[in-house]
Amino acid sequence: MAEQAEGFRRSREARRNALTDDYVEMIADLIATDGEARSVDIACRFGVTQATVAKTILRLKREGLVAAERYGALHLTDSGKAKAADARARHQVVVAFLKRIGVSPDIAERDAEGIEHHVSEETLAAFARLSG
Amino acid sequence: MAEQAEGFRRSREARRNALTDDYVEMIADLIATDGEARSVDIACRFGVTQATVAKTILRLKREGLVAAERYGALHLTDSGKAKAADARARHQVVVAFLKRIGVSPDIAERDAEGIEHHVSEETLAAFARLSG
DNA sequence: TTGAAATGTTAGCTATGGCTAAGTCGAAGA
DNA sequence: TCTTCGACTTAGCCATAGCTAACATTTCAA
Repeated sequence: MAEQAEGFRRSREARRNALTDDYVEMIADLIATDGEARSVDIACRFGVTQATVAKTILRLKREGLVAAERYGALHLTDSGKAKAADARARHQVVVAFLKRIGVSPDIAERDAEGIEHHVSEETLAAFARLSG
Repeated sequence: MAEQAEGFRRSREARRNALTDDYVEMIADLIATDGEARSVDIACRFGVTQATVAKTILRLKREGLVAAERYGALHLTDSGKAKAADARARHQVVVAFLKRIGVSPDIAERDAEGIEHHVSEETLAAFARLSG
């Protein structure tokens, strides 16, 4: 049953990475729309406190995805940008696919938020192929 | 942006419940195939230590999903059984759908493991409808 | 029947991700 | 200029989910 354990290991891994992906995606989005990413906006959009955001940002800095000076706006490093772009692409493929099979736009958006972190390349390719 | 925060809140909730669903599903599966569910088998199949399983089982007992005597096999309460049945049904719908759109069986199985916890009723219905 | 192996439990460590409360900084208005 | 208010940080709490190590119990075979 080592292969089954491997499947669950992957699933746990995906769960761990989901928040990281959400953060870099959010930061990229804020920079694109507002010109800069501030902790307070991230906290507001995620529905958590600024303290929680601060703690997570510390981890992302440690992992080399985010850079910022004290009290300054947040920036993505190159690897952070790459991760954000990848996350965004996956997200859009999943949303497009769900809409294509008849899921209503808001539900598609919401479900994609969870699903995008768990689709393999193969499944993502199938989604992309079938949405046009 | 309260609605966006709500989406993320749901996603966090799903992440929290994913492990619970995995456990009850696994316990039901072990009972169905082996006649009983033992911690050691759960640990092996999930690829974690027995100590980790013990701790999670404590939580599931607290939540009224699992029952067991000390050193005895694990049982599901009625609500545990209901949860397991629901999880299993979702799982099968997702797997069938993924296979249907051309994803290979083992990848379908693996991706479903992550995806099943994040599909809304609406999306699940679309999956079911499209797999025949 | 008894002792070793398998299984289960417990204690205690780490890291994460929530929270509140309190303190620090910076920018904008009186 | 100075003060105040919004934004950021830090400390410290809780629960979860992993781990190892040590201990308890059960089971099975010699």
